Amino acid sequence: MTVNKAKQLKLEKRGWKFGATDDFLDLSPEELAYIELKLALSGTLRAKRISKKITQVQLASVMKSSQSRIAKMEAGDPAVSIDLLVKSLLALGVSRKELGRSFAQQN
Amino acid sequence: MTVNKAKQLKLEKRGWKFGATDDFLDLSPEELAYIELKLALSGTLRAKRISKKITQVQLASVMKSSQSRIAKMEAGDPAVSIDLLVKSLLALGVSRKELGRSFAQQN
DNA sequence: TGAAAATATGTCATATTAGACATATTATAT
DNA sequence: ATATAATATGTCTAATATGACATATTTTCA
Repeated sequence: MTVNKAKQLKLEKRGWKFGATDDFLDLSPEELAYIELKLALSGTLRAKRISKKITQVQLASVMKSSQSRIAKMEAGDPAVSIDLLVKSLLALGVSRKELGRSFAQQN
Repeated sequence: MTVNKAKQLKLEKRGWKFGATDDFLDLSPEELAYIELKLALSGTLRAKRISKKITQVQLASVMKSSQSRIAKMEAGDPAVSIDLLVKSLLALGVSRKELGRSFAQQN
């Protein structure tokens, strides 16, 4: 099994859907970058929330969202928009600069 | 007229809606950061597209979107998601690193 | 251990964003 | 000036993301 196949399986576990072919052959570099971007943001979100010692319920409350949405974001659920991830990070007090770093960050 | 009021009027012209109060008093710093972020991305999008000498129709075609969507993105229309802006930039070949810079960029 | 808190997962109706299309407006080139 | 290409604006229906809720699972800690 290739590295890419392993990565694909990990994403599929999170709910991402791909074609039947191996190695992301059906996934363009842009599509892959987009997915990785979301995962980077979701990782940053969890890290930031934990570091602030805030529960998902508390974060949901300040954002006027719901605990389940926060959980889905942090789980890297494909049905969560970058918009909501960004709003969450801003709600946690992340600066534009930090946000930019999170965007650029590779995984 | 304050600087902020001027900024508000500019945003309202683009279709953003605010309350009746002056000076973004009804706009939290996070909300403002979110809007500015989108505008930064929309500016980067137009700049990148122009620099690539591609028309909106051409970009729409490679992205399987529509010319009107591209126009709205570049106009900073509030009814356009960050997701679509990001997808557009990636379609133009912008790297994660560049994307991060665009995110961090102040205006 | 086991109760309580936190997080994860699934589903639903409502809201928001999507591409498509028509058409208006503006820029470009001859 | 005017034809033509490019961009802007408005509005539809379909697709997707949303918060809310119920409930399952996992983590924490006495």
